[in-house]
Amino acid sequence: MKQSLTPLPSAARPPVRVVLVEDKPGVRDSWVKLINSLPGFSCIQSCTSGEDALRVIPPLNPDVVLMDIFLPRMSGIECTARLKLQLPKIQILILTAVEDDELVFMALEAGADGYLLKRTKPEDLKAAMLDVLGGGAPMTSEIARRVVESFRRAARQTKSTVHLTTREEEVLILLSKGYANKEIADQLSISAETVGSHLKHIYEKMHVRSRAEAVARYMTSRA
Amino acid sequence: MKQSLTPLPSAARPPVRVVLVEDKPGVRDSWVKLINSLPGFSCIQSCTSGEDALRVIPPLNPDVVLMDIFLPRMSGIECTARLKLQLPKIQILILTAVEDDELVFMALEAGADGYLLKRTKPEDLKAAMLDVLGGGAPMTSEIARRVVESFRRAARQTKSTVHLTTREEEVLILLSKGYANKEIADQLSISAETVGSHLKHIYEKMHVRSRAEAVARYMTSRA
DNA sequence: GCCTCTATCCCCCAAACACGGGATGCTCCG
DNA sequence: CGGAGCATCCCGTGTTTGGGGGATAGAGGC
Repeated sequence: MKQSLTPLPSAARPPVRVVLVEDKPGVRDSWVKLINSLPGFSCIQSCTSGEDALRVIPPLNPDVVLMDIFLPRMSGIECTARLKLQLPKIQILILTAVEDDELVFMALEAGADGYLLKRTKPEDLKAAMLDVLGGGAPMTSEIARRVVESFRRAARQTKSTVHLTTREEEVLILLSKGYANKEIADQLSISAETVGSHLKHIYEKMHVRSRAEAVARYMTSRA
Repeated sequence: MKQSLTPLPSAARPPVRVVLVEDKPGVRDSWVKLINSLPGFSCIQSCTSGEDALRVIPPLNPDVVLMDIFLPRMSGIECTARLKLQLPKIQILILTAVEDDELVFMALEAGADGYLLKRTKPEDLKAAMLDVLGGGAPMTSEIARRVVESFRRAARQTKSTVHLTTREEEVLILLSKGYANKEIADQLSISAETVGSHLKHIYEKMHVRSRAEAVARYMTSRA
């Protein structure tokens, strides 16, 4: 992920105020040290739990929150979602050792602004924090690729359609409006049995067993 | 019309073979020069149109394609989609002056692997090409952010307009997967009658008369 | 304590549906 | 011409559903 403009943190301007959320004491301490060692950055607080974070972060209103995912009781994802509710403009970077697609997506959905791996090098962490402050969405190349692919998948299923005849498609459209067979029959001026027949074929082609499933499929495959 | 360029005399490993697709001669020439000036990269061909690209790129099978979006007749997006059909593994970077959300998304859906702005600095272009070859999805910070936001928008919005209880929503979700009452009952470990009961309430709240209609409503209300 | 909301379970019955068989035309294509 | 594909109709059987009518029990607000 590239970053563009990045105002150099000079001694003149106040440091970027960072809060860390991480439950393991050892890890927390070393991250605090690392952050404070970055010129222009100051770790003004560290939280040991999601509850703690929700309590102390809003009044502090820091520039960036570095959030671990695995926290006791409330996950970092949950915590992210809640923080974003209160402070929509706060920048939250997920910082975790685990690179799991589901977690990444859940975190992004929850409102995380970036997703970094803990093995990220100090200079990359710094770059990522500047990036996120500049409106970027920093993440590793692999994660970016997966997000894009997921994005693509979501968009593509949109088009994957089985070949239905025009009549079948008409029936399916009316089906998806919630009409009963008889109503569909009336609207198409055919008999209810014929509608049933078309339905049978539609079910076969779409590999579904009920009108509800057919509707669901039809709707997602063209959202 | 196209122009062939001699590959750079390389060091140990062969240079990255790049093909440029760009219709404007002036822009094209300067990009060719730029690419060839990057150590380890060679612009082995440049195409002036999508049709041209579809003809010459498959046999060449380059490492990276740099694609302009605005091409006469066939857009760079269309061209990207077709190239990806033939050469799924080819890496295509969209390189354009215009930073339009719709275009970005269309390009990514079409299979583009990255999206760069023309004002990208030479070293960033180089980094992006290496990134994409390494499995990344290079794009500018702002674009990454928008992709993530779009991703978020698409994924979120599980909330419906009507207030359903959590149980009701669970039932509705399973309903929209096409399950029968009994199956839903099994999955929720409740009785089929209870499912029917929830369904009745859902129908009342959503003002529908059938599961198909409920599913249709549910799906559209979160598109 | 009372009341509302929620979730759970139950009964009944007419109507709708799923799904297995067909059958008849009609058109298009090789 | 023969066949494939489509749309239309029919029948029969067993299952599912929608829409009535309740009842009970817990949680939470007032």
